[in-house]
Amino acid sequence: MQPHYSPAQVEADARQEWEATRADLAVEDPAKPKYYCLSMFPYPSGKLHMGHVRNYTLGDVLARFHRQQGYNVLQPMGWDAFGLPAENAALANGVAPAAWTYQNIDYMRGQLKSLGFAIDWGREIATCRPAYYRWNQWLFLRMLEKGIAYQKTGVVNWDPVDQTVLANEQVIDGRGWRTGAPVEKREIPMYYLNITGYAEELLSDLDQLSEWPEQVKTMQRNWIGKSLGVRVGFPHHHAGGGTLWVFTTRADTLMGASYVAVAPEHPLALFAARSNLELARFIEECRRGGVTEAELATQEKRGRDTGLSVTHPLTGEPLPLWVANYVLMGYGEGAVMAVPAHDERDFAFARRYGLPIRPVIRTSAGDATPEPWSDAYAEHGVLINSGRYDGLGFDDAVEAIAADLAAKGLGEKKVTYRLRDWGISRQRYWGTPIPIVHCERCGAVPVPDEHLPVVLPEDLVPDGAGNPLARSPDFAQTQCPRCGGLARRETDTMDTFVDSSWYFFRYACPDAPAMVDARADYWMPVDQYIGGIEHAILHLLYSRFWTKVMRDLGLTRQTEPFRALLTQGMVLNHIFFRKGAAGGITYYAPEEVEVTRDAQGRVASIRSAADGQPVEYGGIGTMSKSKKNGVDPQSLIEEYGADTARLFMMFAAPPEQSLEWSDAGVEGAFRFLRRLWRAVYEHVEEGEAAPCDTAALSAELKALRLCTHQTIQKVTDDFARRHTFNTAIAAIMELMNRLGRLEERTPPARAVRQEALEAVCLMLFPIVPHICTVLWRSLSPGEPLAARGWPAVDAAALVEDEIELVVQVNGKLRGSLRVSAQAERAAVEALALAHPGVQKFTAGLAVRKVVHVPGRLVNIVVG
RNA sequence: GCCGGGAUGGCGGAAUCGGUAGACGCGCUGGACUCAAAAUCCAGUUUGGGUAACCAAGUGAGGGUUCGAGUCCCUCUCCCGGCACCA
Repeated sequence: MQPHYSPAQVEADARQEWEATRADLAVEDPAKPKYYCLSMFPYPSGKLHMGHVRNYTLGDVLARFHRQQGYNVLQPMGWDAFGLPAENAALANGVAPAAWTYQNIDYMRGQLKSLGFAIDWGREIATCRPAYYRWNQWLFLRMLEKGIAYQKTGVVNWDPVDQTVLANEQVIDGRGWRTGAPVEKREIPMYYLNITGYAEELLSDLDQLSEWPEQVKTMQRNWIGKSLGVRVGFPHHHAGGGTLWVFTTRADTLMGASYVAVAPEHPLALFAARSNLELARFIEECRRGGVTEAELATQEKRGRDTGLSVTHPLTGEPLPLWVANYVLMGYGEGAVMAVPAHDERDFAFARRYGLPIRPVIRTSAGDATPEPWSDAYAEHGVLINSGRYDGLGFDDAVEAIAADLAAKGLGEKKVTYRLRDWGISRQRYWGTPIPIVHCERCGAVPVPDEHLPVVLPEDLVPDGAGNPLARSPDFAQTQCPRCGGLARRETDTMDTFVDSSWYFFRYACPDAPAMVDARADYWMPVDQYIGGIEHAILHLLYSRFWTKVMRDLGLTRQTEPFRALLTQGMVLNHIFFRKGAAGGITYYAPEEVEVTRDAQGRVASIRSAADGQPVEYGGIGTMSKSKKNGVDPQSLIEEYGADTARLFMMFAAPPEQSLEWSDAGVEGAFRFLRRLWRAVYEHVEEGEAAPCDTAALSAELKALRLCTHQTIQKVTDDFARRHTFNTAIAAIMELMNRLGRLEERTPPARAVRQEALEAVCLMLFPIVPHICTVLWRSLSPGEPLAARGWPAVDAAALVEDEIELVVQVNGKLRGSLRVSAQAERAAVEALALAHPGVQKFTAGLAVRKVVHVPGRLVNIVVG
């Protein structure tokens, strides 16, 4: 055995052993319990960053740990290979997205391999390959047949200079990222998936997901946003007459409605604008800006009177009809009834525009609602000023009002969801082509299954001005599958969330001639899913939806894809940027800027290292390609080895916590591995350790054995239940420190040391597999580490004769006692009262109470 | 703006069910080894007072519940994630 730890040699050596034994291969075996351990696949952005290292190390630790516990483990890897960054790279460098993506995949695969993850690489998939995305197309066609997929218009960000649709990310302060031009909202036809049809099931099935973080389930529940309310009709005689429908959860306040507001895109708004120039101008103004909810929610609430009125369904009174920028066309009916007295937003709006405020609920604030707004105004209460409904409480009032509306045909109780249908059309090149052909005669015609996949040409290079597919005759021009006439392909591609909504099925059967085969029944569901908390809603919700659709199409028995979920916190780093003259934004990597500090250590200036000009500080945020603040792990791996990188990452913080990146402490992780190596070296150099009678050990050796088995117990719990690898590592370090203080070289001491070192290697193996694999050969020659499994706790070693108790006076620590584990309660309390450190504080005072928590403390209350 | 989290020494973090705050590691200080340095090892390291024993204060801020609060409740501040076209 080498006397010194050499990571490069050790890691090459260990990997050779794993390859020779095909240790990472996953084979379906009905005789063994299966464990499908999945980390969210990466977008191939170029290089791994520390967030990936964290994610994949967590997955690998759990995969290896479960393999040691006897599970048949599947840990696959692949690439979320379609997406916007490849198009951005094309814009920046003129390289085709396909070539750029494949190159990145090759480099990043090499990085993953160098980290020693136990991945079955035979199952690798890339979503940009036709063999994968043909099934996106195939399932889309099935959804179309079942009415789950359908077409309607949607609102997008439009850059009027580049004449192109922008992603929300590409809109900065309401302007296009490249042109600096103010973006506009534009309505275009798109394909939608009816996820709202599954809203109830997506909501109620959350209750089955006992191994998901409560936090994530709460976010999903709120996102789905089920609400019970009433759909209320306001008759009118405009644009040919009709009824304007709104949804409200506060039908009890209907008698306090003082106006009705519609979205700027609402047909009645457009109708009124035809004869109202001022209104038309306002609606035009509302088109400015982006489409995100955050932007709409924070913008100033503004509106205009249409001059039209609608009829209150119960009183028959005319109510003014307003257009308001805070009403969303895509949510509900695109119209709301406004009750300024009991809704904060309506209150502010009514004050601003001088609209009436009519209190109709008696709240804890009383019967009136004077300025300023108080949250109490929104409380439920007894109805007032509401005619025949006066005196009713919330539930009774809603019932009565809904019944009266129903009698007039102007309302009904209704359940609605905040969740909106999933728009999957993207006006982009690098994605799955939507398998539709547009024919002048036949309309939108689905591509027949036998023509799938509709292959995306890989040689196009986007230039920022629209989708190159639309300008590619080879792709766009085709024949109508129905009439054979000249037709045009749909050139929109699918949202990349489609790709990631079912990739975990495909890993189970990557070469299946169908979307999935029987192997998916063996491996699914994923037993442990690991990924960033940023995916808590969208990706996870879409995957759950997709799985339910696949179930309804008879493709799987699963109703939920992920049994247990571990959401890792973000790895954060500083963000630096500079705004261009036109409003565009350029990011700088932390290593590209120089930060100077004043005498107090405060930041004095930030400048670009390249040109010396100032750069702005954007705070800290997630490591990402687009913000250029990712840290490449490569230099860390090269300098210290993969094991040190993995150990440091797991030791830095518990998985769910976000982590501001710093490499301070990497040295410490490396030093620990070096100490471990030396401890094993010194031990094995003395020859084989013979087993001994553990019942006849000295007190010191018995205490050490106790420590070993307490550590196994704690580490097992930390791995299996808590997933706190940082505390598991700390416990192992403590055991190693303890072992280092044992000087004794007698046969019993050597036996106890052998047992401890073996346990340490087995427990550390999931985290630092290379060094443990190699150390094990010397520690236990002839028996592979894999054959040993996870170390077992010896209950006999855990028995303690004496325990330590803490003594408090009035809750303050005043001393400690060592007592026999069998000591009587009264005897322990007498000892505590007699303790000299305690008597100092009890002298002359009456003991009022003694709180005794057995095995922990005695608290003496005096005074 | 809305939804979900978080805040503990100089730093990363620990304290798992309301019971010893600061485990483990980094950094720093001192010492050993060395011609010297690196590496390694040993000791110390929340703050204030004290040679020390020890005492007091202390977990973002303010209030509360309790024999006892980092942990539970209320109010607030700041930071992170998400908000449907970044993935």
